[in-house]
Amino acid sequence: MTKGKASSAGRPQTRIQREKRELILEAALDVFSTHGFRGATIDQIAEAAGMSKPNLLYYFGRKEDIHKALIERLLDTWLDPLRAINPDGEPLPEIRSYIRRKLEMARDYPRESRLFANEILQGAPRIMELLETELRQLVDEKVIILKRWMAEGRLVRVDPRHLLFAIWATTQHYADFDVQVRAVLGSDFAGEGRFDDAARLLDQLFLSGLAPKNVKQLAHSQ
Amino acid sequence: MTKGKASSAGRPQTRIQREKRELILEAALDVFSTHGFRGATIDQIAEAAGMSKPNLLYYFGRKEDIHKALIERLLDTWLDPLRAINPDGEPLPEIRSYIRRKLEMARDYPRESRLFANEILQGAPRIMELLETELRQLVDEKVIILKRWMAEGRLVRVDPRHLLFAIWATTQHYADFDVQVRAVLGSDFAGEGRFDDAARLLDQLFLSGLAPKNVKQLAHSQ
DNA sequence: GCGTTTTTTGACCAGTTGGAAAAATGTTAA
DNA sequence: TTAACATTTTTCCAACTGGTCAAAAAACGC
Repeated sequence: MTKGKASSAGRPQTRIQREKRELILEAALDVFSTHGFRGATIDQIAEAAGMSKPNLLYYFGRKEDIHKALIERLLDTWLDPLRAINPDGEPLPEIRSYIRRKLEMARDYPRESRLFANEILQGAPRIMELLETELRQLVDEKVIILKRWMAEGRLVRVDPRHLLFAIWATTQHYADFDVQVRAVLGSDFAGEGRFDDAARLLDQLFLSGLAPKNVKQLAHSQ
Repeated sequence: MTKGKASSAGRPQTRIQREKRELILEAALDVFSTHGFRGATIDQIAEAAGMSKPNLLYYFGRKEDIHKALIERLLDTWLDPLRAINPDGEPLPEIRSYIRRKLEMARDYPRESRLFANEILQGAPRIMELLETELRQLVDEKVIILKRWMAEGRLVRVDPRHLLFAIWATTQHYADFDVQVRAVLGSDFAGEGRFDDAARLLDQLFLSGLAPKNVKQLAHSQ
């Protein structure tokens, strides 16, 4: 019994299994994030991972299993910044650091961002359910906090969900549309400075866009 | 000579050629925009266009030709809203209507937006050059205008290029990440109302984020 | 060191894919 | 009407794809 395959099922996982599976996921992230699910081939991933296709398939029975493993891990860390919004904090600093964290993720994990973007673009066939449950639930939760802040007059009244969309869009843009950003900024501007510039702009945009007009916020530091 | 193929080369184009090529492009837009270039198959496109694969290949010799034709046409209309920014207009209203137009394009031409997003995500292998010339040039042009407005104190000082990124990101998000937006808003909210809500939020965000602080819009004459 | 289990490999397969060739059918202008 | 041209269909193919399988090679527990 237990077909022996080094897959998810109960078996304890050997050292090699852990290492090789990690290696494969790393390689697959590269490939899936730039070609999408259908556009990526097992051969490509295997080559990127430095092993033969059958060997790769020994660890992940099907192409879809690799993708699923990646997406599941991704979504978890991807939502961490949103989870970290503190209901008891000050609205503007909380939003400010949320934007910061999202921007850092775009800078430090662009492949994950693109993997996600690819999946969504293609209609999210493999994660629709997660979006409708986990994501939506978390958003609903945070929306309550945002609404409270607005009711308390500590945040200007805006549609909280669309506010989140705007934050997601602007920050992830620097990962997903990286080549366009680079093309527009020009190769001379190619350093990582664009993330600092982006942070500055987004601060101005969101913080002065969200500060209540009557109550002058402390805001601007640095 | 002139291998006879109904391709781009000089030949005058018959009625059927015009119609069929249009039909193919329409079908291909559907397929490419949801599967990306590699993920789309000629068979799929042919079926969507209601013809056989060899018949389709009579009109477009290679898969890439279809894609190229789509992208080229797209990029042109895609940049129209940016072109329409009037150097002699009032800064805030100009930006406001730019955002409006971009949002309308996301609403009315989501497939085009996704086609573009797909291409960029995958590293823009087929349009990199256009980005570095046409797009960059147009952006540079508009950046000059924005900078002048800022120098005149009619617009708050921000990085103009990143401002454009923010506008692109937030508006296109509603086309590219449509399924996520729907999932978060819930199916009950499924009408087109989300675009109005988005427009409201983006107005608040960008307009109060960009209005100069000292010079109150209407009140004082300068 | 040795038997068992895990890992890797090489050969293979059936289905799909992009595309070519040629024959068959339509269309049209003189 | 008919010859010239445009369009469509049929047939085919070579390369690639996801995936299997049995046997060889390592690694491991003792």
